[in-house]
Amino acid sequence: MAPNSTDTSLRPVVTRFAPSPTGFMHIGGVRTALFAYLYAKRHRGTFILRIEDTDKEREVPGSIAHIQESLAWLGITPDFGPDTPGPWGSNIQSERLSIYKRYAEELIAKGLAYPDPYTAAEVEAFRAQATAEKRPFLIRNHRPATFEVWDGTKPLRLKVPEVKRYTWHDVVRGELTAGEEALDDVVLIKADGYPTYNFAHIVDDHEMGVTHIMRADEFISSLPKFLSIYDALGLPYPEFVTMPPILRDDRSKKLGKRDGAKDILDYRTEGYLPEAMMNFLALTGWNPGTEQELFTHDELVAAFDATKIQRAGAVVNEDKLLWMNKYHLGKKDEAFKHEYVKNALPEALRSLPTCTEEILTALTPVVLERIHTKVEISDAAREGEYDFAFITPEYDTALLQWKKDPSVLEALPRLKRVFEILSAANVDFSNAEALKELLMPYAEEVGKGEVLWPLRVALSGRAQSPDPFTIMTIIGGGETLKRLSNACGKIQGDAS
RNA sequence: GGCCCCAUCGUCUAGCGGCUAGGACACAGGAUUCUCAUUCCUGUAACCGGAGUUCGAUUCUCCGUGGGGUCACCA
Repeated sequence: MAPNSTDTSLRPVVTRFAPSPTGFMHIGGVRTALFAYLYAKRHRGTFILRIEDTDKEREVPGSIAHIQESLAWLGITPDFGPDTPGPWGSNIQSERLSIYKRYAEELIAKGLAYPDPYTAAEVEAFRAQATAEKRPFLIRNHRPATFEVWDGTKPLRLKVPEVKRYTWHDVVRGELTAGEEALDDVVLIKADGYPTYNFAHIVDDHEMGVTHIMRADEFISSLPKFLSIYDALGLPYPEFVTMPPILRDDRSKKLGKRDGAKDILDYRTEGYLPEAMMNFLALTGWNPGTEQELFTHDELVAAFDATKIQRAGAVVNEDKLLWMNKYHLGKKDEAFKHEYVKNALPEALRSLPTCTEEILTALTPVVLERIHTKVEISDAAREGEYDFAFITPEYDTALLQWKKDPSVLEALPRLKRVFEILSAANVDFSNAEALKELLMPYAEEVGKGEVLWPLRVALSGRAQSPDPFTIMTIIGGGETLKRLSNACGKIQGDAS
């Protein structure tokens, strides 16, 4: 452990997720939020959502609400956030400028911060020269001999307190280290008066009592700069928990918005359940140390161990996400499933007078058995897969012919017989088992395929469909007999 | 280019000196089944390379290779 590190094990855990409001959140950002949340909840601690809006150029209106909605959808509930200030005040950085200024002035008083005497063009010239000479650019090599008084119009820079090799501890990566090249006189307060990320996040994390910082591995190389700021301010280090990257499918680089990374809320639109998303995200870059793969929210909270976070980058396994969604869909109650299926059906089907709540209830399990997401329901519906439930089918009579039969005419007496059996019996058409008991003796006598194939096609109008008994429970007795009668009529019509 | 991080089946991963290298998704085959789907069973498939340490390396060390990140008045 680094010399300046404090033992945070006795303090209540406080974590935060600190996005900048520059648009939507993709799967990578959400996972960072999830891990910070799970860790806090696992230790009965506090989870803060802090908005880092110190770059007014990049800010996208509406982002804060969008971020909040994304987290709310997943069931990640911050204890403090943009709408719920803490004892430390606002959780929006643009509303905390006086606090950063106070810390900045403290550094100036210590002689550890100074206004940048150079114009942007001059700094750029230094940089260009360094690049041309193929050596790293360090502004600290151009540090003025004496510091001007800071009037707030120039960027305020840190005077690195001690140029040295830093070694620090990371919960995931263990001991990390970086040379002096990683240290520089970074900007603390920009010329526009806003603090930089480098400075603001350190001040805020301290003010808010943050004990563990979860963030992406792209920040590893900046850690020495951060540590030098902690040192300059005389602040203890928190625990660092570095997240592995989520990579593009081709592993060429980190997943980013430019590479078509989806808004997490797009998954909601496609019919993914938040339970499935959370479960899947948790297992991308983390494992419980057991072979359990299916988790509820509470199980994840109970199982989460930050030391099991992965070091290597991961690619999103979309197929597994689909599989998980099907699983979690199966766990939902009947009312939810009913609405889920109903909402996924195209308007063309939903507006039919036959699209009753009773039929939908009977159809729902049949649909859910065959799909992973809402979009698959819509696609299948457009292909006509569920038409049998609502519409008396139209089809070519040739489809009624069982593969072993020489002619479709063979099916005629069998369908008639089935019609007779169903008409004569006083069977409950909502009971698939009863229907099966009633018809199977005849089917087994003649041959299952010989009877069931034409029966099923007569009812569904399709070569592939649920079994005939299930279809009968969905469409009811009247419609069943009507379709059988139709089929018989068509065969006879074709024959004459 | 400097600095830093990473490396087990196609993908997500287990492994923390000795295992027939395990699980999941996907894929293939089979069973159930009139068809589709579900369910169940089985199978194909991985330790980046080279040295070193050791009786013994997927595991520890070093050197490569490959990939990624970072060098902003962005976060």
